[in-house]
Amino acid sequence: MKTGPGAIYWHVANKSELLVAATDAVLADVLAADASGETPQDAIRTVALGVFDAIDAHPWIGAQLSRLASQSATLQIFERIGRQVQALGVPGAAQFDSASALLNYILGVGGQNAANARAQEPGTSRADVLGAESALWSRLDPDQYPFIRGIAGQLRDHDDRAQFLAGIDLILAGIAALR
Amino acid sequence: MKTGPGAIYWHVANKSELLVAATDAVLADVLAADASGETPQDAIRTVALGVFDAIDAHPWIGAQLSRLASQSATLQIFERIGRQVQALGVPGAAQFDSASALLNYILGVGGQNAANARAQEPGTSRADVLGAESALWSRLDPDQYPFIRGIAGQLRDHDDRAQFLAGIDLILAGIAALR
DNA sequence: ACCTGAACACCGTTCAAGT
DNA sequence: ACCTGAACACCGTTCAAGT
Repeated sequence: MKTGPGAIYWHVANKSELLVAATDAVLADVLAADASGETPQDAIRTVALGVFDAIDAHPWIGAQLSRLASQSATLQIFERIGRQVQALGVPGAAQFDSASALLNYILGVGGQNAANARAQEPGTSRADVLGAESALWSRLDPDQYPFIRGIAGQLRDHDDRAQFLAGIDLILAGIAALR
Repeated sequence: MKTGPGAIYWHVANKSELLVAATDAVLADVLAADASGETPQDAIRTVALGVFDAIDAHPWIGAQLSRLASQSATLQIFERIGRQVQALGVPGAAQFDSASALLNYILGVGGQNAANARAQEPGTSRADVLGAESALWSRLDPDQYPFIRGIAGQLRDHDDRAQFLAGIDLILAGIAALR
């Protein structure tokens, strides 16, 4: 298949519209899974990891998801999270804040992963990046950066996905605690 | 003052390096405030809001902060949060996850605010955007989007900064609960 | 109705020439 | 040592002409 660069402009108004459509298509799978058998917490973890994995596979999605307004995928994710927050018994006034915190965290991590993927030159693996960063951290001034130096070792075999989930669990624990 | 476009390239290697330097300069103020009189929770809230406000004033910072590796401002923010997490008595293994969750949330919201600011055409106020979004939300299909329709009204006089802080408080509550 | 491909605008970057 | 400004590369978009 081969066309001129102008051909797509018959079908979409601009690149952004194209990305919105492509993002919705990719996330349709994630959103297709039904949550009926799960606890609210597990349902939230499932959507969160689904979005995380989708961005991992297609980093350009990460940059795209921030536009709540135009992006129907984001609306659907927010709706799903919101319902689970309701199911957790969070009182009315706090539901919006709780669902937003979860959505912001999910999209925020996604956006950063996307930025990292963009910044990474081709041929570098995640392990390379972590190794380099870990080396950098352990060379920091111990007086200025005691905390970061202390965790530099943990960075080398670090699991991004597990840490993402740990953050979700912290927010869920916070929701449970404040209820 | 007037120069040719090539003049800056004597001083910096590329645009990214320029943005890193500018970001560090802007955040120097935020990081200058000392946290000695505050509780760990308040110290975390102070840094978080400082970063939030800095991005609000200079949206381009938001897009910049994701690069943990090269950005010394991000390292300093992470260090400061990490120390407060230690001060909260979080056990060693969980310190990295807790500090990361806070940092990811702060940078994530910042990045999204930056994207929103970029997407917004000049002359539109935040109130305009919220009004439009609120109108859109209240026109959604009640069967598909019951949760979002339910909160559409709350969106019109919505305080981004307060909601950001509510998210920080949820994570702090989660940290306290899991300890 | 849909595609082609030359052309334009915009922006980050280079570089030979200037002071 | 530092600035100038023409020129290049890259990429999103337009549009008159084709089928």
